[in-house]
Amino acid sequence: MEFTSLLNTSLDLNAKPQRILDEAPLLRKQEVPSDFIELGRNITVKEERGALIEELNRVNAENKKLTELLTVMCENYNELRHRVMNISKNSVVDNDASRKRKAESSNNNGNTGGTNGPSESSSSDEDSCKKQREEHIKPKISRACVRTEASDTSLIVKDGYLWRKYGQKVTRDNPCPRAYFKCSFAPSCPVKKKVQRSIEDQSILVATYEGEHNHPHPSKPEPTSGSSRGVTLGTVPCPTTSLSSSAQTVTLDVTKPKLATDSNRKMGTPQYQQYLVEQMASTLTKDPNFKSALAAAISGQFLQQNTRAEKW
DNA sequence: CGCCTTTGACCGGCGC
DNA sequence: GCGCCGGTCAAAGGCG
Repeated sequence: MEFTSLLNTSLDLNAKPQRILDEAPLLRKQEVPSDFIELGRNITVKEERGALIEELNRVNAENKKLTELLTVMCENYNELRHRVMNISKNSVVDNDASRKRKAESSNNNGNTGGTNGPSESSSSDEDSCKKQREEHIKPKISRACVRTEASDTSLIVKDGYLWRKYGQKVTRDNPCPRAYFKCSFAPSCPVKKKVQRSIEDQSILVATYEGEHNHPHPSKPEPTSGSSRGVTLGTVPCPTTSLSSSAQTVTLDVTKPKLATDSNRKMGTPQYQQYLVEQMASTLTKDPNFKSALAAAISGQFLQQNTRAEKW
């Protein structure tokens, strides 16, 4: 993101009006001349005041417009982001499906050369049924992106469940190792989790969940009989990492877990909602993609305004 | 002692 | 058939 690094995208929409407001008392001091004989000067001050008020109103209107624009841009950004996610999800599903189809077609080729010649049509129907069944059986996959401290080298994603690490591997596409976890809260729970640092931003942990938990969410740390060392039990109330929808991608900032655990533990309280809003805002502002999109949109707006001004 | 992490070995799928 | 790669296993060692 060279663009964002070169461009300061931090917005200070209120800076100018605020400055004018700050200057206003000074102007008011000026507008009451100690010497009333200086009438001409008084008139010019009044004119100046009127002009400034007009300017203030204009800037306020502009500020309001920009705020609305920013809101619209944020909404558009979120919508676009959702669309991109959906597209990428679909492509992943398509790839999986094509892989399965390939594998199954090779199996079919092997089979048709063998014994089940006469029942070919029925078997293909069975295959389609099997495929449908397999699609239903196919474990739900969801993703969660968790922002951690850059210094934190552990691949632990605190999502409230109990995980046991059973492997670690360095994959080709990412120099950071990928850790494999199994849900150990319930012995029969089939859920697996892969955790790997994002190749773009290594402070972000990408957790991929496969399957669904067949036990209730351990919202509070269970008192374990043995040692609880290395247990990735989280205390962050984290509804966004639930597995209710497949291929869900969520980004959380858990660099300040203290705030989440202490003062905002009760979900649904205004404090908790406020905390969630703050989390979303901070996550959005930290997102380089959002910054670049915002910068591009704003520069586009400025260019438009400049061209309009040039026309005038 | 029990449970955990670590890590090298192993396995199966896939492409060439 | 071979090599690559992702995923899993299991032995070894650590910790409370």
